Amino acid sequence: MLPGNLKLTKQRRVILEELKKLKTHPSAEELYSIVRERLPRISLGTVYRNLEMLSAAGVILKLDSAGSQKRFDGDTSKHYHLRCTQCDCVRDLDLEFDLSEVEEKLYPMKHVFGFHLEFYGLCESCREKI
Amino acid sequence: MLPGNLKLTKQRRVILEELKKLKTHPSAEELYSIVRERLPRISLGTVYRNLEMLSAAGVILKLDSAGSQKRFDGDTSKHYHLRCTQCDCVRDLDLEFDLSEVEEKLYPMKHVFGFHLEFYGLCESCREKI
DNA sequence: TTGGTTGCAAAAAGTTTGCATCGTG
DNA sequence: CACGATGCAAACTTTTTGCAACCAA
Repeated sequence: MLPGNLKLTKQRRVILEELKKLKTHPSAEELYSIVRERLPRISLGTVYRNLEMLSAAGVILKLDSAGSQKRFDGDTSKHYHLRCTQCDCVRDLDLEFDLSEVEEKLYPMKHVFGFHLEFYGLCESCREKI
Repeated sequence: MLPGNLKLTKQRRVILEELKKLKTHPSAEELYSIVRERLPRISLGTVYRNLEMLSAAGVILKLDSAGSQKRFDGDTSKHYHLRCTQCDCVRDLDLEFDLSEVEEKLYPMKHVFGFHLEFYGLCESCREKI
């Protein structure tokens, strides 16, 4: 079910369920306020601990992108992100890039494991407001 | 000299000079302790304010990754960065990529302004320690 | 002279941690 | 029943801000 010694507590299950429902790549605080509707007694620390453990285990994605807060993504499949320079939200960006050229130059260097690519611009709702 | 309404105070000048000397992409705290050797009475707030203003004006670069400390680069020419997964330092990465393919797909989308690319792996001193 | 800048200190924002208790496997 | 997980609160790290005095242009 879950990797390692991770137990499936009801807090962990709800955190995972709600994160996977969302397409908004929420911060820990945002997810906390959503999860609290189902588990009013859950603590913010539990949300932080779970997001950290689940991303370390590869079950979810931690977005190490610009901005003041860490964000998390329940979708671990390969896709790109757009960070809105107006409202600071992060949304999926539907683009198909062939980055194999980048990866080919990376492989010979054993000390480089990978890369983060993030696009920036305006999200859909901020575009509509202008 | 400096863009906009930015005045060249001695604090600002020393911050810029020391940042441009360094190839280590220091955090505000690190640069603060370096600048303090020349200006013992400078405050940390001044360093933060200047780094923020200078990067907003495009004079320096802000390397901003959620969760860890912001880092700054006095070199605004086009180059890539490697973030060390061991010690969290950031160093220049000497690589030549042709990312024009990425840029060509970006131009038609008026709501996407650009992208950040950051590599991760082990820095030189962490490689030696293993 | 005047509007941007500084030092100081307090506060904000985001995240981590210690500990007693709880509950999953 | 053992050991991982939780709730709570306090602590911690990094960054921002209010304000009176200061100084570059």
